[in-house]
Amino acid sequence: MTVPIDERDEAGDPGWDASTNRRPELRSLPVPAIAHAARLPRIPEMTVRRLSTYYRVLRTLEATGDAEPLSSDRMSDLTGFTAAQVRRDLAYFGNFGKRGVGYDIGELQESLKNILGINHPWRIALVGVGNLGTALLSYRNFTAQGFVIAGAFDADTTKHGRAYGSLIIRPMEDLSVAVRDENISMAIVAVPGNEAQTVVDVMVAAGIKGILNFAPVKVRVPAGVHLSRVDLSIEIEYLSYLLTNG
Amino acid sequence: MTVPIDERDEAGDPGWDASTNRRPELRSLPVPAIAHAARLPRIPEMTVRRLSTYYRVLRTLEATGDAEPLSSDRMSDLTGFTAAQVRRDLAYFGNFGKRGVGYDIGELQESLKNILGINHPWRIALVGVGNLGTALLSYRNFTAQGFVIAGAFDADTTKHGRAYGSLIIRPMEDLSVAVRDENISMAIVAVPGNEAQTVVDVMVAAGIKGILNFAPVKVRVPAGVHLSRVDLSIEIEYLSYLLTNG
DNA sequence: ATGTGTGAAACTGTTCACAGCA
DNA sequence: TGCTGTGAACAGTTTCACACAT
Repeated sequence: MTVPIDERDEAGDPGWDASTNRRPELRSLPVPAIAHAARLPRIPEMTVRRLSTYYRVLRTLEATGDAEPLSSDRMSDLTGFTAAQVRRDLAYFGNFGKRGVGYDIGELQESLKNILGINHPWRIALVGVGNLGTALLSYRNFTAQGFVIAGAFDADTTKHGRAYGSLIIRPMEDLSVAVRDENISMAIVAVPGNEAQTVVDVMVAAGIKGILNFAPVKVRVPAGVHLSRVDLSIEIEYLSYLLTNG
Repeated sequence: MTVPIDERDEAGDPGWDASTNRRPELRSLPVPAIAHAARLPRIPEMTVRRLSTYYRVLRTLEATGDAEPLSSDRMSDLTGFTAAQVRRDLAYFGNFGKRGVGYDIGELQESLKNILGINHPWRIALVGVGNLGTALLSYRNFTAQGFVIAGAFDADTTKHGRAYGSLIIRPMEDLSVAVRDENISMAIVAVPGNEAQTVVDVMVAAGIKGILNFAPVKVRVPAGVHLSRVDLSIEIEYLSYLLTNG
């Protein structure tokens, strides 16, 4: 049987990508429902991923009170992407720049925030409070960007009730109710590979629509549920390949 | 100034970052110097990343004593990549399959091991023993695939001497000597963004040729040094985008 | 004079479909 | 017959280069 697309979601999957990205089986996305653009082109996945980087650079620039305006050339220097790429990426979503001038840092930042959907906090459930899960609980960059781990769950009964900061580890059985009552819409899978599919099934049943999977296995989700994957082994093995066949 | 490639290495970068990307600014790679192939095509980065997945699937199949031989269709089911992709990916490196039959699990596994350069253990230096770094110290999948964290370093003097398993956290000043004397050839950056470039510079000076960067910033390395990046913020913001513009 | 936005070209990766070998 | 390996078609992404707005 030939599977034309993988099980990431109804579209394609990176894995890294990573990726990993790529990394990805590159695939385009439906046009976003944002105010700016009455455009209808399909947005390349890599464009969206680069948007995150642009946004972070803008935040840094604003924090350092750096010079306005920002040209695509300057952004190229700051990100390593080409200036043409910067302009093309942004132009997918609207005409944010002024010809002969550049982009307004504050304005562009605001636009990217809306495009990326990070103009409001996201509440996240974390499942699997092992080594990696614990690290994620205190990962500062999540909170800095408006992502809040609002619940921590684990199948291991000996961990239940244990507190990390203001979070208390709860049994898996509580996930569904928590999602409903605590406005949780994303989830992170940080369990061993052999438990990942089971955990994902529970998440999907609970109504989670976006899942970030750290387990080194492919998991299946129904259409309409989005799945991203971070696979550390792929990253390090890719380095191994580069070093071996340099 | 227009930068045609980013600062990942002399070729391109995912970033998956991920890679995004990976994920990536897709770019091809020089052909690997492996025994099998007298081929000379450029190998797509995503092909190499998929190789890791194939390899893991093969390990699992062998462990469960699963049926020989393995067809590209079966591999497609197990990985989510298309059968054509599987065949094309493997064919870059040699003729591993038998027509009308499929691939020998043990043989293919061995070949992939050689291609990926994981036929021998890699010794890795970890810099930054914070939350993420600590989690990586006990990340089982690294050791399972033959990657050994052989040294842990941190700039924080209060952490020096602390032990994690058999590892003792050492000051940054010891990195260079450790790399030379302890056969370390890869390094992981798990420090905050503002320290990342400094740490990378030290690694490069010490002779490290492959770096996995978890800090959410672009860092520069000279040509000949390979750099991969895992950016959790990009991953989760990509999910946010998908959920917002579904 | 400067830097954006964008057609068009170039490039890279994926899919199709089938010849050919076991 | 079954399944690989691959040329050729296709699709998606990046780069070029320049018209146009400021």
